[in-house]
Amino acid sequence: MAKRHVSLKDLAAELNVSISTVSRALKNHPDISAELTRKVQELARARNYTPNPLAMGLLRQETRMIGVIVPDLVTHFFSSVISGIEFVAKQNGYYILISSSNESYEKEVESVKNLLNTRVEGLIVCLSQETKIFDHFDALINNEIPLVFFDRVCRTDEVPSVVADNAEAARQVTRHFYENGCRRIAYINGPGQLSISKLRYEGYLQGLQDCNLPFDKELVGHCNLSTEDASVATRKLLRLKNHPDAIFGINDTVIFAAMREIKHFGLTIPADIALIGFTDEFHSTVVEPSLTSITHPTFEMGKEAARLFFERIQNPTAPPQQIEMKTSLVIRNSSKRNKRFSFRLKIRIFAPTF
Amino acid sequence: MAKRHVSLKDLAAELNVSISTVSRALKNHPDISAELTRKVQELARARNYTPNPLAMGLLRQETRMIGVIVPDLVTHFFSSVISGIEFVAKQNGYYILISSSNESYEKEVESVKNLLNTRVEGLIVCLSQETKIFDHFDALINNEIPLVFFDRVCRTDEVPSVVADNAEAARQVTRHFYENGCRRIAYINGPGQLSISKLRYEGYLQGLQDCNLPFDKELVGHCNLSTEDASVATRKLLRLKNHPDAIFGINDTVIFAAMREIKHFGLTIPADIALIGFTDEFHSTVVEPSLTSITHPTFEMGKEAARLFFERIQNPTAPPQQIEMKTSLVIRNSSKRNKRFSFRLKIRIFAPTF
DNA sequence: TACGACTTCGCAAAGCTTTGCACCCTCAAA
DNA sequence: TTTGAGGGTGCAAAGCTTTGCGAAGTCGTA
Repeated sequence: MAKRHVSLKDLAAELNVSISTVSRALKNHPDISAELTRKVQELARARNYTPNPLAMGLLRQETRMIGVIVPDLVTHFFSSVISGIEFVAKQNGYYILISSSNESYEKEVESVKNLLNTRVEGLIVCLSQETKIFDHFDALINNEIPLVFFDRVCRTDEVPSVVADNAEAARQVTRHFYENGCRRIAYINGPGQLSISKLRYEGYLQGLQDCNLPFDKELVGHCNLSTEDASVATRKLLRLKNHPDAIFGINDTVIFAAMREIKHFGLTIPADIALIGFTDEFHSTVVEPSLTSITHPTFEMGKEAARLFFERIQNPTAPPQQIEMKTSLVIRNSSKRNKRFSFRLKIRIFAPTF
Repeated sequence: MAKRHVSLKDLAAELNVSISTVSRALKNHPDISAELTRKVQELARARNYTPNPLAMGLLRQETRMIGVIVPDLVTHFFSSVISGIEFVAKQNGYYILISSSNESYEKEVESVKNLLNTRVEGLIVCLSQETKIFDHFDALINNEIPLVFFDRVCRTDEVPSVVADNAEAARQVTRHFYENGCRRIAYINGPGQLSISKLRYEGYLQGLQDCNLPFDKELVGHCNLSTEDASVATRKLLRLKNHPDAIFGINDTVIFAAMREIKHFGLTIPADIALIGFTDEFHSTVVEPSLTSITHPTFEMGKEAARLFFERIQNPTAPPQQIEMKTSLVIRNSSKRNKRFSFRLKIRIFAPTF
């Protein structure tokens, strides 16, 4: 805390009145004479008085702080969601305390504990990819401490949450591949316990059905969302006797890694393998070929999560809402395979020289 | 604040002893009998007691919070630095309160004010690109409230800071271009008031001198670090009767934008124009061609900034240190122009079809 | 028996704010 | 002159923790 923040006491001493009088004068309480009120407010301004939030917190039992737990800070998706949360929090005079779990279950549990000890008023959380047990949220749920999940969620019957229309989006991706002539459509999934993994996988299966394509177990890869793991999964797909002609990735990071592997393998995108990601990061447009992707309204998602949080503060026992954010497929070059097929061979020759 | 955090009072009531006794027992004060100490600690554990940080803050005049102000949260550079800050803060039992200025001077001023009102113990700041006046830091400096700048700094004779070896890096870039046959080397700079702009520009000039290349005013572009502005600056360079054969950008974002423009223009990288960025984001490797860039030790930079901060907490009046982080040039394809010149024409034909 | 010493604990203040209640003073009316 | 009203302020508690100092109780010793 800063050296010298003036307190009501200081002002009171300087004006030779009591602390309570100063307090009342500052909020224009009718009991205080107009003359004194003016003097008090003038001095407060001059001395740059601001109420001490610690004292207020103690008194009101509120800290105006939201704890936010994310798997990491550097992924564009998370930092963007956090931006959205911060935006709404600021509007409501709240601050956010950020803690990253580093995709680790233990750190997540610890973050929950620490943030609660810090007396945040509640939590907005995106689960780590390791998290399979959810007991660490029991204390919150049972004590009606506001809690909101986003993206990777659990206990949706008790906890409000905001997610993308994951299944529908994945279904749309699959169909888009089909319409562009792809018939062996692969999917690189994330950790199985994650809600997004399950839902996008489901959508992928539905999409296959829609197109009357057979399900081939070989075409489903798995990774832990790291670049390295995604590369491994991609290579496995590429080494198949009959490699896929399209790969859908659970997120852009995975697909960027896949892109690198495919080029390395000497194959061409989209001619040999079409590619679609999920989240639509800025870099989608600068990679070559530009990446078709599902746009995730990330900033909006953060805003929604914060909105749900404040609703929860208002009414902690209302039935939990689940907000599903609409995504859309932004089609770029990595999935377009129509007239351009003729370029295929020529381009392939030069690809490795880039 | 959460519904029901148990307090010393609660424990005291349950054990029929006074609050002070409980407090002492918890810290093994010799005045308290071993027997009672045991009982108190047992109950505290059972009831999950944790000291209320608000009360402690009030008492000790410290909040264990650091305010962090960054231009934005979503740029990889900033989120990565924040990660580093958070890492060290956590080690020291501190939390960080993040506020983004959105590259706006007004918001920065406001953030400083708000964070101080929240009673953070000090600030770690990266200036907004608009900031030309620094009066809003006077209160901190005069009151010995810990303050640390990183990357974009000011008042370095009063405030500790951590920066990259900007000038040296830019100089190295220029020479590297030269060694790869480039002779008309352009530089797209950021806002003039930014320390990084000045220093990298300086380095660029030194590099030109090193190589005995003439300075050409036309070859210096300016932008406000936005993608749009960078595109405009690039187009201006491309339209020159004698366009540059190399472009160095103040950061990767700028260069990614330039890359797009150059391709759009039908020119080839690096054959027609070589490209080098600054910061070395993950995406450097997935763009085509892969981007040569100065690696910024971003996470380390955050850790250093936090370290300086805690030094400042210990000793607020020590002469301010300025840490210069070593960068290095990571050479990839966007700047390599040797044997491959022969591919130039052929590749150019296909480039637009990607 | 009485007093000093030691053990074991509680009171109260400080850090800051809000607010119900009590108090004092002035002035007017009875 | 007394009483009532009403305006203008202050006291104190509550929210939670720490800690100096004082107090109570138990023994042992003179």
